[in-house]
Amino acid sequence: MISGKRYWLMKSEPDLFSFQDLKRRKHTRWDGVRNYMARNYMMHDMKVGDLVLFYHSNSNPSGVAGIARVSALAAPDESAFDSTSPYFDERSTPQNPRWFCVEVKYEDDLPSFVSLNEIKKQPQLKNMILLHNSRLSVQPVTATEFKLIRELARQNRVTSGALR
DNA sequence: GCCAACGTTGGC
DNA sequence: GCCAACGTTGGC
Repeated sequence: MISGKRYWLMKSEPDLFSFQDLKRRKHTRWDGVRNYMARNYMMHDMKVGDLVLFYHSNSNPSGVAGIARVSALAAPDESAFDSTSPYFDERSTPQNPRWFCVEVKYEDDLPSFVSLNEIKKQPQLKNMILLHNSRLSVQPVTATEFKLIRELARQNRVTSGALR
C-alpha cells in the first residue's frame, strides 16, 4: 500500500479513447490494462476521489490532456472475459479474475494541453515516473507534480493569449 | 515505421 | 529460478 498518494497519471491512446471521449461519456471503466504493476495500483491503491492526469500517449504531441477523478474502486475487468474483445485473456475468469480496473469520470478541462516536451523541460518534474518508465500506463504522481502540471497548463494559456 | 526499453513467457 | 526469446509500448 502506498499512503498519502492521491494523484495519478493514466495513459490512453487518443485514437482509441481520448479525454474528449471521456468528457462526452462522463465516465468509463479503465479496462484493458494488462500490466501487473499498473493493475496493482488500481487494485490496491486507487481510492474514490483520487485525481488523475489523463495522458494522451502514442500521439502527436503526447501529453496531459485533462483532469479525471476515480469514481469507483477496482472491480474485475470484464473485457478479459469477452472472447471478442482485443483485451480477452483466457487465463482470467469470473471465478478467478486476473485483471481489475477502476472507474474514472470526467473532472475538469485543463486551460491548455501540457506536452511531454514541456514536462521534460521542468527541473521540478524530472523525477516523474513518466520520464523514467515509459511503459507504465497507470502511475502515481506527487501532489507537487500534479499542481505544477496544472500551473503549466495555466501559463500556456496566458502565453499563447499574449502572443495573439 | 523504426526501434529502444522493458515486461512476460517458457524451456531448462 | 535463471535468462533468452519474444511481444508490446510509446517516443520520435
